Amino acid sequence: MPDSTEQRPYHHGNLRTELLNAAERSLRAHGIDKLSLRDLARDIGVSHAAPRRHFADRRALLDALAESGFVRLGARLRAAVEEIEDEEDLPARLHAFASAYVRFATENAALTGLMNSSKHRPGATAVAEAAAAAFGQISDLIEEGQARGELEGGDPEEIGLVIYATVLGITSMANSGMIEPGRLEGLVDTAVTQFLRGARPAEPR
Amino acid sequence: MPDSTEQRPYHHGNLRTELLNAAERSLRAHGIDKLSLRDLARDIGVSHAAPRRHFADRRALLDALAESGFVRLGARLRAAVEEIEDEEDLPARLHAFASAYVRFATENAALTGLMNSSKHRPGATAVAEAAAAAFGQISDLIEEGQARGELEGGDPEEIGLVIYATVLGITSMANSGMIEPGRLEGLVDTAVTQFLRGARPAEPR
DNA sequence: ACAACAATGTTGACATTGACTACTCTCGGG
DNA sequence: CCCGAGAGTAGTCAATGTCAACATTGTTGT
Repeated sequence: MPDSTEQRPYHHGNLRTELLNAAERSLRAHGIDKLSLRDLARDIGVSHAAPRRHFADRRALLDALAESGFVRLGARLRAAVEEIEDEEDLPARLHAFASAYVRFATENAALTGLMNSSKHRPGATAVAEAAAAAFGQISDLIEEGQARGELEGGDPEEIGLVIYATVLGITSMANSGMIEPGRLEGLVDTAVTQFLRGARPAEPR
Repeated sequence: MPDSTEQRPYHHGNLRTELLNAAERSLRAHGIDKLSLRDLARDIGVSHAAPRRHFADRRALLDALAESGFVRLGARLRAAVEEIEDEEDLPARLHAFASAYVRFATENAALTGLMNSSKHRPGATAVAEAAAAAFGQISDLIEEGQARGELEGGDPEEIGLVIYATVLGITSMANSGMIEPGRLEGLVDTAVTQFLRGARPAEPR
């Protein structure tokens, strides 16, 4: 409750961070088109032009938001995979990866939409890099599986891409309302199972 | 080149259709955030408030655009599948389906983005229905395959959903610049092949 | 034929927004 | 100590979506 006598210091201190926080709240609450720079400034209690010192552009703010999203997503994915104790249990790890992605994407629907829709424009390499780092993990999983002979050969990145795309598509459909949230778990299960069946070496003997 | 003396009739005649056309051109040329109702009105040569008679809302215009997109996509998919003469050649038909989707989605990147991002809000069932009709075709394919014993059992809709999601994800990644267009074909191939391998009956003998 | 009436366009207005410029304030290093 | 750069402020502008009041046209019942 900001008292009228309370005088806030002229310099906010860490406006940039707080802008990002407020932006994410607004994103979650009202969706992306209602996210307004002036609104954020009002929420925080600074002048309407203050954000400009930290983000040249509305787009720049959104890009930063997307980048931070990818970083956090990457961390969540990594954590989920490593939570499976048995390093050799590829199915479990794959499943954990996919589940973690779906959870993140549904819990942060609007943010995920932003992340996937922000093309990396010339110069905005940061977003692309963060994205690559997040999904690159799955290539490693594939590679390990191939090394142990559990998976058929083939370009690990290509196969990883396909898996990633599947999970991406599932959440995209869920977030756009084409499928009900209740079906998500089953769908992920089907997708992972299906993939593993298709990727197993030809003649198990 | 509208002559100043040329008097256009007070009533445009089919403004709604022309608005949709202009909107799609603008979408393709400048992306979705730069699509402005006033701009469209200017392009067509009508007053800035005229569009309101046909679309209550900017969002309504976009929804109509998305719906029309789904209808056309559905037609393209159907045509692509039926172009494969042999009705029993499931792999070919699946591949045709996926390829057609990818082509449409890359040729109409912005429109596809719009189509996938527009949640069906309460009352806007038209978009959802058009979408369902478009992707529903794949369930039929699966069902036929299962009936002929070429595919393992399982809920056809669920499996169709997974395939659709994969293709959706691939194009989404392509359109957001995460993967280069040149890799698209290979990726689709990998995805379809992988799926078919995973879906084949357990013991081929 | 013609008078209502609905549909479609037009004009003018308003609040909101992103962006720009010119200005102040504050703090830390020479 | 001072002074310059970083950070915030106030004011302005053009553009936009939305709305209301009005004008014009097409249609329909009698």
